[in-house]
Amino acid sequence: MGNEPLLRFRLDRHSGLPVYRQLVDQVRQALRLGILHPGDQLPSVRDVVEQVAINPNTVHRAYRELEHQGLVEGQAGRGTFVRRSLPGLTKQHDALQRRLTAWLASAHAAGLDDEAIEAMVARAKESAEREERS
Amino acid sequence: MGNEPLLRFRLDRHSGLPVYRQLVDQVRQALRLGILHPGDQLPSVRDVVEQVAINPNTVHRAYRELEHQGLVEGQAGRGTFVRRSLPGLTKQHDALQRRLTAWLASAHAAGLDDEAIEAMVARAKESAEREERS
DNA sequence: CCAACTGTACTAAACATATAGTACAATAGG
DNA sequence: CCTATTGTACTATATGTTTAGTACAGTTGG
Repeated sequence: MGNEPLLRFRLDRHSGLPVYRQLVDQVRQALRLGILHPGDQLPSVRDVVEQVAINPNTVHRAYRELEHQGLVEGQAGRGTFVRRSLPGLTKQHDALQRRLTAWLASAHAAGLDDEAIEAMVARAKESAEREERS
Repeated sequence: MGNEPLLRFRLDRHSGLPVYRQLVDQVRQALRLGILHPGDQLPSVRDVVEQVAINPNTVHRAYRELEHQGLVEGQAGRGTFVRRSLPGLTKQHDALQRRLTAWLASAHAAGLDDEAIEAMVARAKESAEREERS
């Protein structure tokens, strides 16, 4: 059946991050953001292969890693399903999400590119760390 | 001489990013943030080795990559020096930096951990992309 | 039962990354 | 000139990542 997948993977070939790691991260993010819930089915190994043009072994490695973390469970013949969720973002955090999105829009409007924004985020995190040590 | 280095590298062993890539990124960030300027000297290969306990070859690879990008120049017997800068953050962007730092503080106060914050940033970026395509 | 789907297992090879160890050449300071 | 510093070059090795290819076993729907 032409069932729409809950999750679409996107690879960044320039990020330097291993592919299997990008897949793991994106599933964890989907759990955080409430896109995936316990019982939901992940895209099949072969679907992912078609979608992002990588080797089945790499997808399997990512799913195996997620299984090892207790987040999903693979069932031969059926698919891979979410087992538990992660401390997620509730409606209480909607305001935060909106503020951040607004900030990003301002940054783009100011002509900052992705790397410049990354630099700002990194600096902000450092400031936060310094704050915590006092 | 006990000269303080302009730049201190910090490695994240769990990030999945190759070490040499982390070094490259941090130098580029320092250029963006105005921490490094043309003519400035990078920490010597052997200094970095002592600081973060990695192999000299790895440091050299990072510096070679930066040289290939035209950002620095290695001079045998003297050191490695910044050649040009990158489109940086001027005082016009101070307001943006402050807003972001404030946002991060709010997020921490709301009990969000690093991964949850990463998820929020990722979602915000996706929203921004969707916006651009209209 | 059969066909089509699922996850899983395995070997082999290629490539990327990081290490260890040694050595050499250029520069600066005494 | 001598010495300590710098970047650079090279081989070899280990580990991690990805690919190719083949095969098998469980599940579902007709």
